[in-house]
Parts: sequence; structure tokens; C-alpha cells
Amino acid sequence: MVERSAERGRATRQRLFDAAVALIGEVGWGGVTTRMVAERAGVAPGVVHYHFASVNDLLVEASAAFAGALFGEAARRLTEQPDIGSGLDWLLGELSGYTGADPASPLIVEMYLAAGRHPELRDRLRVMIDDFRSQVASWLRVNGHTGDAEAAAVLLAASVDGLVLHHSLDPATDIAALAAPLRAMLTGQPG
Amino acid sequence: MVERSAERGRATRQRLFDAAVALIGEVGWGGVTTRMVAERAGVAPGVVHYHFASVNDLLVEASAAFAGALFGEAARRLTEQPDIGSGLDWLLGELSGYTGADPASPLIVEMYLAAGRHPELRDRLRVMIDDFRSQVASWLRVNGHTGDAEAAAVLLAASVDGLVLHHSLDPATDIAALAAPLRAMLTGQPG
DNA sequence: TTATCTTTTGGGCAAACGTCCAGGGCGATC
DNA sequence: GATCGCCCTGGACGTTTGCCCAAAAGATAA
Repeated sequence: MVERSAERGRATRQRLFDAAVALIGEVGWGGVTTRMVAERAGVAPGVVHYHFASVNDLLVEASAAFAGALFGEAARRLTEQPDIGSGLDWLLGELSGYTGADPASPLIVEMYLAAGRHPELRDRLRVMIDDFRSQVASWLRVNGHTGDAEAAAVLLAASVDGLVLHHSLDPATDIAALAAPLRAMLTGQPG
Repeated sequence: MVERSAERGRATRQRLFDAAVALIGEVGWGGVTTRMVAERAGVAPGVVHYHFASVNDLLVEASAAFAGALFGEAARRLTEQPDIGSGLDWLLGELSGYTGADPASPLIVEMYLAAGRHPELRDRLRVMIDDFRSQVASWLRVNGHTGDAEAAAVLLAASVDGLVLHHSLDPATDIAALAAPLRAMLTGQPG
């Protein structure tokens, strides 16, 4: 077979992925153009349409791959925490790192919005969220959550995304102060 | 003065606002074009640049006005609830109405993202959020919140936006089930 | 070397873009 | 009726867009 060529192709494809992910965060989903992503990846404009049917296809593939890795990693790291309290501490630590300047936080939100306009992306994203929720829910149950663990997981996932959104608007927000109400929410014991 | 003409101008301006708000929700901030918004408002393309310096200017003005009204109304309605429990019920009722099909829910999120790229919008949005948070916080305090009311308000505002985002992705999510963890979060009494 | 594969190039195309502007309409004022 | 001020029209401009493609380049197999 054509081993070296294929390898080179895969590398280019990956560079296009990286460029797309960065640019979605910088200029928004609708602001990414063929030439932009090609220049960022260091290739000629034609390469984009050689590897992908359309720019939107590239954006869907790239963002889905990125989000899949991010959610998977987050779920893994969170659920390996020994108890809810330290899980929360880890989460808040991660959150304060997302200032909006990094590519990840706006990208995820852009993806949610794009999912509303692209059914294929919508389905893929839904699976990821479902997965994340159920992993968190079972982690909550194992660690002594007394209430509706599914509901708590749904709310936690939404809160995280909401906080990313708000935090990017105002990075001065005191994230650590949120530990108390979040703990109340997660322990499922409303006094 | 030229009373009739000015009035007609104001009406056109309002129609452009409405068209812009609807279109941001439908095609995204970056997807709104001069001709699109002109056609939706029922005017010639040139009118847009007669009333506004640029398309982006229109989007900023329109979305800020819309969000200001929405946040104001939400804060008013929430804080006129007699206790935290019924406030929560009202909030969840509103949330289940936002399915993502309406223009409001994606618009707000689009605005957050656009704010990261347009400092003027960012400042205006920040004021609105601050306002909403402090109104909610004082409402929480009045109604017997025992912990850090500011932190709870921040988390509540973020959760609402996050839930809007998640709910638009999966309208089947059971919103009512979130009442319990939200109540735990808001009463500020972690078991 | 020659032939065959995949990848890459750089330019070309029609369409859509934001913005501008000369001119027409229309009520109020003189 | 003439003039003024504001609003609106519709087309023009230069630029940028997504996508396409003939040809070159690189790697492998014969």
C-alpha cells in the first residue's frame, strides 16, 4: 500500500482539526473560512476540500472529536475522585482555569449552538452529554448521594457549562465561593 | 419638526431590531447578513446602513436591548415571588418553555459568545448580569437564605443559562426533577 | 525507469458579502 | 408652489466567500 502517503495525509488531517478547533473558539463557528483554516494549518486552501466535503463538515468532525476527548477526560478525572467534596474541588479548580481565553470553553458553547442547526452534530453531542451525565450520576450514587442522582448530574453538567459561559464574560468572578451551594446541590440533602 | 417621518423611522428601526433578534437565534451571530435582515424587516438593503453604521452595530444594539428587557422582566418576576420555593417553581416553569425553538434562548448564548469578541457588548452584558445577580441575591437574603447569597445568585444565573443550553439540545430532559437539587442549592443549607 | 497511487498546489469561478451613494418620495414649513 | 428635512430605494463598488480542478509533487510497486 501507500503507507507513507497515507501517514502524511493523516497528519495533515490532524493539523486541520487543530486549526479548526482553535479558530471556532476565536472567530466563532460561522466565522471560520476555508482560507483561514488552511493558512492556520499551513497548507494550501484546496487541501481542505480534498480531505473534507465542506468547511462545515470539517468543523463538525473537529469539534466532535475535541469535545469527545474533553468530556471523556473530564468524566474520568471527576469520577476517580474519592468523594463528592474532592470531586467538587477538582471541578472548581478546572473551572477557574477556563477564562475564555483558552480555545476550549468558547468552542464547547459554539458547538451547542451549531448543534441546533446541524442535526448530525446534534446527535453526536447528545450521546456525549448522556454519557457524561450517567457516569457522573453513578459516581454520585457510589459516593453517598441520597436524592435523584440523575437530576443532580443533569444540573451539574448544565451548571458547569453555564459557569464557563459566565466566567468567560467576567473572569473576576470568585469561583471558590461557589463550593458551598454546589456542595449543597450535590449531596442531595436540602437541610 | 418632522414628526411623522421621525415616527416612521423609529418604527423601521424597531422592525430591524426584531428581525435581527430573530435571525441571530436562527442562523447565529456571524450568519446574519445585511440583506437577510433587510428582507425580514421588509425594507430595502440600504436601510440597514442608513440606521446603523454596520451590521455588527445593529446586532449589538438589538441583542442588548432584547437581553436587557428579558433580564429585567425575569428579575422582576422572580423577586416578586413570596418565597424561594415558589420562585424556583416559577423559574423551572419558564425554563421548560425554552426549548431552543424560540428565538430567546439561543440569542442569549450567541450574545455571550459575541461579547467575547466585541468589548462594547461585553461591558453592556456584564452590567445586566451584575444587576440580575444582585437583585436575586437580595431576594434570597430577604427570604431566609443562610449562606453566601451572592455566590448562590451567581450559581443560579449560570445554571439557568446552562440549562437553557442543555435543554435546547435535548428538550426531553425532565426539568421538574431538577427542583430538588436546585432547592438544596438555594436554601444554602447543605444537610 | 515506468506506472500508479495519494497528496498537494495555486489559481479560477460564480455567488454572496458589507458598504456606499445618487436619486426619488413625502409630510412639514415657508 | 417652492423649499427643507428625513426616510427610503435599488443598484453599484470592490472584496471575500465556498468549492472546484488541471497539473505538479511525492511515495510505492512493477
